[in-house]
Formats: sequence, structure tokens, C-alpha cells
Amino acid sequence: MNIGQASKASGVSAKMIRYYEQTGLIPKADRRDSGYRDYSPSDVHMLRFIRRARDLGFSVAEINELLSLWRDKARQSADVKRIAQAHIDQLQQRIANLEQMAATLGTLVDCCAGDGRPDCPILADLEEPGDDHDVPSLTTAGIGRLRHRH
Amino acid sequence: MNIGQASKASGVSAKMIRYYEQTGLIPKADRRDSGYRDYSPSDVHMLRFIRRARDLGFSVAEINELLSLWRDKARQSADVKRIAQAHIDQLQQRIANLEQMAATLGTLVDCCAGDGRPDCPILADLEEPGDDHDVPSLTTAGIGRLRHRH
DNA sequence: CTTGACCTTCCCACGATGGGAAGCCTCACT
DNA sequence: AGTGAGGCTTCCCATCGTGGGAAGGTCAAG
Repeated sequence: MNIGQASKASGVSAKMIRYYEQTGLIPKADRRDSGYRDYSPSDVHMLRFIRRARDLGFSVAEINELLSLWRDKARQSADVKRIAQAHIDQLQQRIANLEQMAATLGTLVDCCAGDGRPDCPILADLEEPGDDHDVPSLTTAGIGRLRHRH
Repeated sequence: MNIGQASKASGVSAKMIRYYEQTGLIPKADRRDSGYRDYSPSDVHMLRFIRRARDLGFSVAEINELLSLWRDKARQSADVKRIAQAHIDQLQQRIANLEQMAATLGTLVDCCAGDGRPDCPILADLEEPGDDHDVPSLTTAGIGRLRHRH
């Protein structure tokens, strides 16, 4: 099976399959005489596992752990659960941050006339943050590390 | 005022101040004879504006627009409001995605015994996604908690 | 005048992904 | 058997915002 076919069957782009191989997330694929990578159905199975985990927001590092446990027939489900729970906590932290931003901005937008005049409470708040919003200020807690994540 | 002092006063790291200058987000700073950048209080003001906007999750591109409007005394507040509202929509889209992930994972975690045995519904779902996780209804959630005993 | 803390530029790294070029390989159709 | 399209290979570059670090110049306190 070509990389293109494995890509279609798994939902992982060919670029990413090569990347995962290069970074050691997945073992090096077999090669045909031509140099083409050759994938088995079980390889595709693994790729779909990865794809699904990515869809759930796991990082490649986390997927590495999950894959190890997946392959380990003597694993303890507690280990899997711990990783998943840690990821949920992480997701909820990010959700809370985004909600805080949205709430603060929502208040400001509600206060903005949105007409042809230049007076704008949104700009005013960016200039001089007021703490009279229904949401605590963002500048207090260590949000910096959590912010830049896409 | 040195870049270090401007950094402390604005909450923007010196690295990022140089980066913003380099990418044209902020104008080139004045230089002393020594080559050191020199910042005025109004520069610091601008940096705090940027910092605040970053904390609210605006991208640098969006901040560029906001800065233009900020400087434009004849701006229309509708323009600011439009940008802010678009950003809120974007935030809420991301929140919805994350919540979807967290909900799915939450259901799986609830179904996982988390003990020493290898059987794990989390791994099973990654392997072969079931579609009953997307809408964690009361019944499924309740059953999920009842389904595992330890 | 020395010393340590600061500043300068320049390069590199991250994480996950995509774009694209140059050069082979394969398959199906003439 | 030839040929053309499209797939594969590797390699390099870009993203976005941020930090690390090296090599070298500057400032201020002792």
C-alpha cells in the first residue's frame, strides 16, 4: 500500500505520515525496491489511532505515550486514564482562559456604540484596563504560557 | 528609558519588543548614541496596549488593526466593534471545539476502570471510534458511571 | 579601572502543518 | 514499446509567537 493510499485510508496526510516517521512517533516504514514506502493494514490502523488522538487534542508527545500503552498488552488501564485525565484538565484550563477572554470582550463589545463616532470603550479598555468588568482581570495570572496554543 | 525598563513597565519581554519592531507592529524605536533603544512613556503606553490585546487573545495581525484605529482620532467605533466581535466568534469556535474534545474524553474516562487491568475503553475508542460519545446524554453518562466497578 | 549587569545583532528551536521544487517510479493507454 | 500523467522520494522554507544563547559593545557602581 502506497503512502497516498495509507493517507486516504487513515485520514493522515502523507506529509504528516513522513513527519511522524522522521520524528520516531511511528517506526520506519518498509520500502519497496523502488524506494516507495509500503504500508500494511495494521500500519493504517495505527495511523487511524494517531489521527483520532489528534482529533481529541492530544499532542504528539502524549500520543507517543498512548501508543506505547496501546502496544503494551500488559498495560494498566490506570496509566491510560491518568494521561487522559491530565489532558482533560489541560483542555479545561484552556477553555477557562478562552471563556474569560470572550467574557471580557463581550462586556466591552456590549458597551461599544458601534457607530460612526470615534469613542470606543474597547480601545479605552485596551489602553487602560478597568477592573469593573464582570470578569476578573486576565493580566494577573500566568496566562502567558497557556495563551499561545493553536 | 532602556528596553529592559520599558519591558518591566509594559509587561512585554525585551525579546518581543524587538520582534514587534522588526515585524513593523510598532515603529522603530529611537536610538541613543550608544545604539541602545530609547523608549518614551507613550511608547510604554503603546506596549501595554499590545500586551493587553495579546492577553485578550488577539493575534498580532488583529492588534495591527486595533493599533491603527487607536491612533486614528477620526476612527469609527463600529470598526473596532467589528474586529472585537469577529474575535469573540473565533474564541467561541475554539471553545466549542475544546469542549467537544473534553466531553468525548470525559465520557471515555468515566468508562475506564483505571486499575491494574489492561482493558481500557479509552484505547478501544482511539482504535475504533464509537459514535456514542459525541452527545453524552444523561443516560449514557449515568450508565457510564455505573458500568464500571472496582 | 574593573566588574557585573545590561544592551546589540544574529542564529536556532519549538509544534504541527503545508507548499513547492527537482528528480525518479508506475500504470494505463496508445 | 513508448509516452504522459500522476504518484513517490528527499530537501528546503514558511508559518506564529516566543524563548535561548553566543559574541561583542555599553553603562554605572565600586
